[in-house]
Amino acid sequence: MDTRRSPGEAGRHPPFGVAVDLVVLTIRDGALSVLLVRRGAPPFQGLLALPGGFVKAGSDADLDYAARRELREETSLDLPTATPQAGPQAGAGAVHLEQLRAYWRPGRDPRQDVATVAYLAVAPDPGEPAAGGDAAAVRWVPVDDVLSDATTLAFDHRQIVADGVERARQKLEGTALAAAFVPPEFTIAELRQVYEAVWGRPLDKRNFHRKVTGAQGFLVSTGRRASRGRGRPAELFRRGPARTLNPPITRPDGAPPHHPSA
Amino acid sequence: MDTRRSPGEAGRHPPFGVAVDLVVLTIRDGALSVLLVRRGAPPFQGLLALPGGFVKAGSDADLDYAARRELREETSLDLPTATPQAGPQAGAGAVHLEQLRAYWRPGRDPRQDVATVAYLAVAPDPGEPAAGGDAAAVRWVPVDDVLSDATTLAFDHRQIVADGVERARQKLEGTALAAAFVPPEFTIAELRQVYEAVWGRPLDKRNFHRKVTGAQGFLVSTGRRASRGRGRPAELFRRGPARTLNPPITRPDGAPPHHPSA
DNA sequence: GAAATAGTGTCTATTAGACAGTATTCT
DNA sequence: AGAATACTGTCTAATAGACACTATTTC
Repeated sequence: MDTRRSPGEAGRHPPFGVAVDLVVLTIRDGALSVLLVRRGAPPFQGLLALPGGFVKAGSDADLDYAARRELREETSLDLPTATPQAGPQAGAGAVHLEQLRAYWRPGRDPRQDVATVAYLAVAPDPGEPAAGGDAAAVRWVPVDDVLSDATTLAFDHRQIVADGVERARQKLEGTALAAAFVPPEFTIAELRQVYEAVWGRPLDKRNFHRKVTGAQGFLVSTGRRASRGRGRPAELFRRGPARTLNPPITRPDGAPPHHPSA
Repeated sequence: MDTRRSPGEAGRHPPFGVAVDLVVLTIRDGALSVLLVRRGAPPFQGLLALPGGFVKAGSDADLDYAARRELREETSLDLPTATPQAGPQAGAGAVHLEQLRAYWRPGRDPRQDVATVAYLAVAPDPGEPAAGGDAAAVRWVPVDDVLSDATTLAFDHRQIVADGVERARQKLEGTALAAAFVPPEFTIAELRQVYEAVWGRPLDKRNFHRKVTGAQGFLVSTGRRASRGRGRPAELFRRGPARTLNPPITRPDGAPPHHPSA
């Protein structure tokens, strides 16, 4: 993992703390939203921040493990997680979790230098999240409120959210990530609402239907139908084995409709 | 950057070392190659490894800065670096540098836990690299030799190389990354050789020409022509302002031709 | 029957891939 | 002239986007 090579160089380096921070995304009331926690201690006490915590060298098996642990401890989303390394069929209904990137800048914390490894998590709308272990108050906030500066976050967490949202937007095109936003069984309309919420623009129902059913291995029919609401019941699908979409679901070009910040 | 929130939690965490490792790619003799250094000290003494070193909390401005510093110190590629955040015109001839991801696993190093942040760098073929500061021996190795286990690397560096190559392969499609492999002025044939080397398969000259010249802002004609070799001199281009390719240069599907490991 | 939602079909302009010919330079 | 490389053009099958209709359920 490291590359020290000068004999005298080893062992004497300024210590860092290594943390993981989670950008947990879901769709609530049609809006792409991120899970935030209220900080109970300095620095940035009282501000909203991403859930996360320090990597435990003694007990964490790797960074992915630490992220999964924090996800479990700070949120109630301890569903089986499907990492990109997991098997092709493991994704149905599981929380998607993948590393975003690392962040560090000196002097961030007066007591210690802390490098943070950010993770992107995607989960179906869980209703109201029950506040877990040391998370005093967790809440879902629409990402537009965060990115438009209507909500102030601690540290560089606004940038991290922006990076996570951008990653999600890109991966909707070429991967089956959208299936992580919906329950194990879902309709094509629900899947389309995911794309519309994440991309921030409406999609044509008919072309969308053609594309997602045409993408090899993306959807698997259950034969059953959804019995909710009025209108003709929609067919229920499960996520298929494909991790990449071929052909991809292309994003319409042009800027998304601008939301005026309140 | 971090997210500690329990009052008693701050300040008492097992120390980490934070390193940056570089996956420096270029094309030599038509083969996508990675820059490696021979380790002069344990662990893995004598093995090949990625260039890199520890982040210096006192002097490095951020992780990108640390990566740039290591690139300068351990290789002779201290050209002006163009990070993804740099201006649209800054890319011509500069070394491309972007973060790949972070790696950590406990017990990697007997003396200290070290988290590594890997970077992908792309540069034009520099001829023979002059060994810089503390790098005893640097050499270019075809990535096929690394990925096929013909060459053994220290730590998890083989996996990091694999991740870096995969990133490069993907970014050739939708971004102007290919221009970072060639000198500031280049011909379309040279650019095509980049795509062929990275993707490991031949491309049709005519369709390639149509695509790259059709991608808005990718290439800017210099009006001049290359006077090298025989045959009709090719037009010289510079890199244009576009960072993303629209439409993208799509990669032909199907597996690349398999190189039998020697 | 009316309303609401699901699902299928068609038309057309564009594009991607396969392929052949012309142009310009050096020897 | 011949070889080598650069460049331009054509044909066709597949695709994407725009758009309209039929099907099935609830009220």
